[in-house]
Amino acid sequence: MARNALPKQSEDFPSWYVEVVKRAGMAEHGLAKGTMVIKPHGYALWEAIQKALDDRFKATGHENVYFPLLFPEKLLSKEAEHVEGFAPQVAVVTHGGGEKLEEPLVIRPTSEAVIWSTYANWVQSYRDLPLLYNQWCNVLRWELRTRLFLRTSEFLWQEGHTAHASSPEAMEETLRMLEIYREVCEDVLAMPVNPGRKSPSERFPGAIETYTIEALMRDRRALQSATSHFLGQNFARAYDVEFLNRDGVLEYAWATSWGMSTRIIGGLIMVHGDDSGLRLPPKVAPVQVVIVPIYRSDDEAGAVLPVARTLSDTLAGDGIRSRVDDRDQHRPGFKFSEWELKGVPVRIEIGPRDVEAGQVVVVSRTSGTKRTLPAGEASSTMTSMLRNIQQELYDDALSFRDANTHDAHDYDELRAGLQAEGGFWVGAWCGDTACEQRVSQDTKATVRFLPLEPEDPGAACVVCGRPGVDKAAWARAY
RNA sequence: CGGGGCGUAGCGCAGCUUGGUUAGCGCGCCUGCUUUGGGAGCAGGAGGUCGGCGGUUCGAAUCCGCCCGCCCCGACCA
Repeated sequence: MARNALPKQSEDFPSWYVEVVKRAGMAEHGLAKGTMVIKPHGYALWEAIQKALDDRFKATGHENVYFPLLFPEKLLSKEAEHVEGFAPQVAVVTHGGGEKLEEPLVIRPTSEAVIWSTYANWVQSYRDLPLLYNQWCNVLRWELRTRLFLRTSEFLWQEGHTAHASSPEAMEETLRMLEIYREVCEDVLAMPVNPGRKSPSERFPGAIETYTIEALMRDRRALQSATSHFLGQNFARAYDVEFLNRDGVLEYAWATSWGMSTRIIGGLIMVHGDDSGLRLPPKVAPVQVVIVPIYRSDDEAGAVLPVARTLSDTLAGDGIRSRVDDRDQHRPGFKFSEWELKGVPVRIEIGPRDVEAGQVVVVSRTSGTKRTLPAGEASSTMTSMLRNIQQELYDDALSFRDANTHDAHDYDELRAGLQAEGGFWVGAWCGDTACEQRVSQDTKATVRFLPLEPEDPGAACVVCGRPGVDKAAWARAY
C-alpha cells in the first residue's frame, strides 16, 4: 500500500517539510554549510514567480539592472543602523589572487550600500528622478540555523531600489510594491496574506517604515513573505545623493527598497501541502496536467501512447503545460503517487479500456476524486478545472487563515492562545518595546504586523493595560 | 560560542562494548524474465581509501590522541 509514506503534517510538521522538499525534487543541501542546490522542479517554480513579479514591475515603470556581488566593506558602515543590523551576517572577502587584499570586500547581504553609492553619481536634478530600478540576484547572509528555502545563507531574490524627489512619492511607491506582492501571493500563488507595518524592532535596518505581507502556514506559524521599505532620506544622506529641486534648493533624495525571495517557495509548500505532498497552484505549476498511460502489452502500449501524446499536444495548443509520463520502469501506481508528491494539479489516466470507450479518467489534486470524461472533452475541460483548483487552494488557505486568526482581549488570553493554539492573535498595543519583548519571552511569538487600518487601536494594551496606539498581530514565526 | 549527537556503498543503517577470515543489511542502481487501472515479484550483478592524520598492536571500522565536517537544541535573522 502506502510504501514510503511521508511523515504526517499533524504528527511532525518539520520532518514533513524536509521530506517533501527532498522527495519532490525541489532542493537539497549544497556542499558548504547553509547553501542550497535548487533542483529543476524547484527552479521552475521560481521562474514562474519571477515572471509574475517581473511583469508587474515592468508594468509599473520599473527597469532591471545589475549591481556587483562585491563591494568595499567601508561602504556598508556609512549608514549607522544599516551596518549595525547586518554586521553579524556579512561575509568578508579578505584574500584574492593569493594575496591579502588591502581593502576587504563584502559579499552583498543586500544592495542598498552599493546602489546608493552609485546613485550619487546618477542624480543631480529633480529631472533625474525617479529612478525605478530592480535587480534579480543572489545575496549572502551568514546564518546560524538554516532550512531549505526558508533560511539559507545564500538565497535568490529581487531587490527594488527607487529614488524619488519627494516623501509622498516614495511612500506611494512603497505601498504600490507592497500591493504587487499581495496580488502575486493571493492571485498567483493562492496564498492569502496580511499586509501591515512592522514594529520598530522588526524594521529593516535603516528604514523609516517597513511594510510586510504575512502568511499563515498550516502549522499555524507565520511567514514574512515579502517586505517593502520606506527609507526616507537616510540612505541619500549616508551616501550623499543630493539633487536640485524645482526651487533650486539642494535636497536629499527619498528612497524605497522592496524584495521577495526564494523563501516564498517554502511558504508555498507550507500553505498548500498535504499529507500526500505538494499541491501547486495551477498558475505556477511547472506541469499543470500529467498524463499517465496504462498498458500491459506492447500492443496496448501501441494503442494508448499515441492517444496520450495527441492529447498532450492538444493541451499545449490551449496553452496548458502538460506532460506524458511514458517512463517504462515504473508502474502506474508509482507514477500516481509521485506526481501527487510533486503537486501536479491534474492527472489524466488513459488505459486500453479508455481508448476503447473513447474516454479518459481525470483526477484533481485537490479533491482526489476520479472522473470519467469523453476524450473529446478532456482538453476543453482542463482550463476550467485548473481555474477551479487555483480557487480551491486559495479558499482552503483563506478559511484556514481566518479560522486561526483571533482577537486577544487580555494578556492571559494572548499568552495562552499563542502557546496552545498558535495562529495570529490580534490585540491593542501601547507601542512600548518592553511589552513586545515580554510577549516574546513568554511565548516565543513576535509582532508580525501592525494592521494598516486598525480597528479600535485605542483599547487597552493587551500586555500592560495602558491605552493602545496600535493594533498588533502576534504569532510564532519562521 | 554553550549543551547533545553523528561520520561505514548513491540514500538509510548494523558491526565497535570484548581488535582476528573475502565488512554486512534494507532501499536505490544494472541485466533478464514475469508484471502494469494506487508506491510490483523473482533470479543474477555492479558498487567501499569504514571522515582525515598519527599512535598502540603480529593484526585496527573496532583501542588511544589530534584534526575536519555535519545534524539537533539555545542566543541572531528574509
